[in-house]
Amino acid sequence: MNEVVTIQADTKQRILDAAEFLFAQNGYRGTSLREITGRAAVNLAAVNYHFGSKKTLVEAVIKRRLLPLNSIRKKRLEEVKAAADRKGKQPDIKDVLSAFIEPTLKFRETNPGAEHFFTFIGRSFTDPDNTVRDVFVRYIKPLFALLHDTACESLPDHSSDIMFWRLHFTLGALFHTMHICGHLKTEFMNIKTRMDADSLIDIMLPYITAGMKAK
Amino acid sequence: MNEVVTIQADTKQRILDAAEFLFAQNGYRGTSLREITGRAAVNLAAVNYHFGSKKTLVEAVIKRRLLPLNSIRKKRLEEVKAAADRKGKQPDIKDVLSAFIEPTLKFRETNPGAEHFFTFIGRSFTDPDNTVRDVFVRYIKPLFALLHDTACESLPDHSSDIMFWRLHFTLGALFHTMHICGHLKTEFMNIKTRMDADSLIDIMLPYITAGMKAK
DNA sequence: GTCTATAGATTGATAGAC
DNA sequence: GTCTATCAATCTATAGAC
Repeated sequence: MNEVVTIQADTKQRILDAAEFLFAQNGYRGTSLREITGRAAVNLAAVNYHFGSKKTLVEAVIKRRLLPLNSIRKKRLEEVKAAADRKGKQPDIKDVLSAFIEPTLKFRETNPGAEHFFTFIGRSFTDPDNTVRDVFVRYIKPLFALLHDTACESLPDHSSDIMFWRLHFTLGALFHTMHICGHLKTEFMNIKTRMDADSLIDIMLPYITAGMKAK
Repeated sequence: MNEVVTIQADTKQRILDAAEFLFAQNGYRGTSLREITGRAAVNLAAVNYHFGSKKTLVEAVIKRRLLPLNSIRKKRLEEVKAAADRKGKQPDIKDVLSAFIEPTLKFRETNPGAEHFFTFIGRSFTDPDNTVRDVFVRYIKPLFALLHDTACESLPDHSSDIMFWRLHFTLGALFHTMHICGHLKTEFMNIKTRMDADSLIDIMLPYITAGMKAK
C-alpha cells in the first residue's frame, strides 16, 4: 500500500464517521456538507470527489453498517428455522425474536464506532427524507419477510395478518428503544438510557414475546 | 363578525392546515414557508405576520391538536383510576391502556382534518429538530407520568422501572403504527395501512396488554 | 392585512489551480 | 487528491407601499 491510497482511505473513513455521527444526531436534512467536512477535518470538496453527492454519501453510510448487520440477523433466523426443522417441531417464538433483536441491540457493543448508527436506525423509518427511508426499507424488507415467515411457523394459530401487525409493533418498540438509548442524553422521559445490550434484551424480550403470543 | 376578522381567521386556519399537512408529510426541516403559503394560497409574508416565525408556527400547529387530545386522555385515565378506587380494587391494565390509546387512535376520525396530525405525532419523537421534539415531549411528559402511575397501580408486582420501559415499548409501537397508518400510501412493508380506528385498537390492545402483564 | 421586493445567510455542487 | 473560490439556488425574515 503506497501513501496515496492510505491517505484516501483515511479521508473516506473520516467522512463516513463524521457523517454517521451527524446524521444520527441531527438528521439528514439537518446536516450540511460543511458540518461533515468540518468534523472530519477534510476539505469541503472531498465529499463530492469521493462520494459524488450528499445522497450517495448517506447511502454509503447506511450500507456500511446495515449489510453486515443484516447478514448476521439472516443467519441467526435461518439457524432457528433449521434447528426446529431438524427436530420436526415449531420454532420457539422467543428464539425467533431473539435471533432478530439480539444482534441488533448488541451491534453497538460488538462494532466499534457503531453507537451512532444505533440512533440512526431508530430514526430511519420516520425520516422525512425519501433517500434515507427508502434505503432502510429496501434492505430490511427481505429480512422482515423471513422474520414473518419464521414467526408464523412458530405460532401457526395466529393469522398471517395478525402476525404482520404484531411484528410491526415489535419493530416500533425496538426502534423507539434504539432511538432513545442512542441519544447523547443519559435520561429521557424519566428513564435511564445508559444500558448495556444484555440488560436491554432482558427487559425487552418478555414484553415482545408475550405480545406476540397473546390470546 | 365583520369582514376583516373573518378574512384573518381564515388565513390563519389555512396556514395551520397547510403547515400541518406538509410538516406531517415532509418534516419540519423539509418544509419551507414558501410551500406552506403556496398550498394555503396566501402571501409569503402572512406567516411571519400572523405567527412570528416558522418556529412559533410549528408550535401553534402542535398545540392546536395536542392540547385537546391530552385533555381527553387525562380525563379518561382519571376516570379509570377513580372507578377502581371506588371499588377498592386495582384498575385493569387493559382499561388503563385503552384510556390512553383509544382517544389517540380515534382522534383522526373524531376530529375532521386531524388525519395529518396523526402522522406528525408518529414522527414527533424522532424529529431531529429540537423545537418539534421538545414541544411534544413537554406536553406528553405529565400525561406519561399519570399513565405510569395508573399502570403501576394496576400491576403492583412489577417494579416502577420495568413499567417505565414497558410503557416506552408501548409508546414506540403506538407511534410506529400511527406513522405508517398516517402515510398517504395504502401499503407499507406488505401491510394494509388503511384501517379504521376500532380495528386498529382491536389488533393493538391484546398485544400491549399481554406485553405489560408479562411474567 | 396583504402585497412586492429584497436583504442576508446558507446550502449543494463544481471549476480550475496546484 | 486536495485546495480555494465561487456559482446558482434556496431559505427565513423584514421593510415599506398600498
